[in-house]
Amino acid sequence: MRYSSQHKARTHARLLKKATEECRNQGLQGTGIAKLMGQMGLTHGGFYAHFENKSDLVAAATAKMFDETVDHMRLAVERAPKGKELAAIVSSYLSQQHRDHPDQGCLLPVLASEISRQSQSVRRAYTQGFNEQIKRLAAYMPGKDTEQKCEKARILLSGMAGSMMLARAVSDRELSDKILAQSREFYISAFQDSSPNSG
Amino acid sequence: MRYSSQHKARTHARLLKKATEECRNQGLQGTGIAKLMGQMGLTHGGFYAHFENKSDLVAAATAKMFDETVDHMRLAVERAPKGKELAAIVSSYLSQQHRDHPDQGCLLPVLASEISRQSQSVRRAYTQGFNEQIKRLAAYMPGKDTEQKCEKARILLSGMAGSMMLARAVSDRELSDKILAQSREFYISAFQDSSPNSG
DNA sequence: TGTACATCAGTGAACGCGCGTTCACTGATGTAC
DNA sequence: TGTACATCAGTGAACGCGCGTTCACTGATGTAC
Repeated sequence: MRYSSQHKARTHARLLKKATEECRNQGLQGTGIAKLMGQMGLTHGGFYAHFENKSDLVAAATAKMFDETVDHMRLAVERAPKGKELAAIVSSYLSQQHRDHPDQGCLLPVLASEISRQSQSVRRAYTQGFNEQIKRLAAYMPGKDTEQKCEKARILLSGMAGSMMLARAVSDRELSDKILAQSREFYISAFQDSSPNSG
Repeated sequence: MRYSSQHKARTHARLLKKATEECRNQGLQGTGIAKLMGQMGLTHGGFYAHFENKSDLVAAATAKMFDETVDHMRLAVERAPKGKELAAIVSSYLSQQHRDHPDQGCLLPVLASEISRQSQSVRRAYTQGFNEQIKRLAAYMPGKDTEQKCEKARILLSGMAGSMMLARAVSDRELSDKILAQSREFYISAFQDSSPNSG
């Protein structure tokens, strides 16, 4: 049948959104096209009206997931009192909310070695998204120039990703909570702005 | 045919060893029984003389991988000058050698969300191995009691795992080297023993 | 306004493929006599 | 020492299943006249 002019764009957007959730819940390999379409009330064949193939979808989903993480970071910053932006980012990243909802969270603690087995286009989207996230995070890091801020941003982000990964992996809820709380405290105090040019 | 009395045990050990390498290279889902057996010059059917099923193999491989990491840690400590044990552990973990040989390295930067989709027995092996690794690492951490040392060990290990994950993920070799070097420096100085009871 | 036709998102059967698992079988060698 | 039999690690065809992908088809609606 023929649908309204915006119909395809809407379905495309819904599909991409579902894919980002599914990728973060099940991994890239664990995300299946038939299941994805089924969850939308469609059949698998229709998928190829929206994406060239699975890799095309995964690349688009990867880019979107990084965008969402950057948005979350921006939101945390906007809600934070002046001078507490970095602490707000760390607290929001290492929150129970983030741990319990990987489908809406950062991509980094979800993929590990899986990314190295993906197509060039997916890896490109990953690298670009990661660099973008670092650039945004760097704005709130101490340091005397952009490069130094970026270095620290990379250490912080990779550290938080590792902590989140573990907080999600351990089955003991209490231990998981402790990992989050102690990491929060550690990273906030480790990256507090103690440089002379901070006002 | 009938083999010598040690034959089965040797094959079992070879299979387990190959499995640990394959799991770290390809992930748990990406490790296939037929491929594994093929690499040993055997056919897939024979697998079930050695393990009940794939999950049984993965659980055994998980335990072994953690053991190996603990061994690596011990080796790094033995080679280190007195008082430099922690620095040696960090340097060895965040080395190019470790980055370039995931098949012989720590399990943590390899699995991420994948572990949560595994069977109870695999998750149990994972949790146990992780706790063991933390306990060993804690011996070299500053802190006034075991619990405090363990807390710091968890933060350090998860941070290093995150850094390694990223160093492996980025395609730019120079950036990867920088991530390793800067993380090394950061974690060594962050966890240097500055407590009064350090002698 | 009414009719004929074009469009194209979505359908669902079919494809080849690799997966984990099962099972009847093999055959060199250990063991019993 | 020689013979008959038991053992059991490994073989390979077969199983059901889910995967990504293809493709002839559908049919409500937009468009042309």
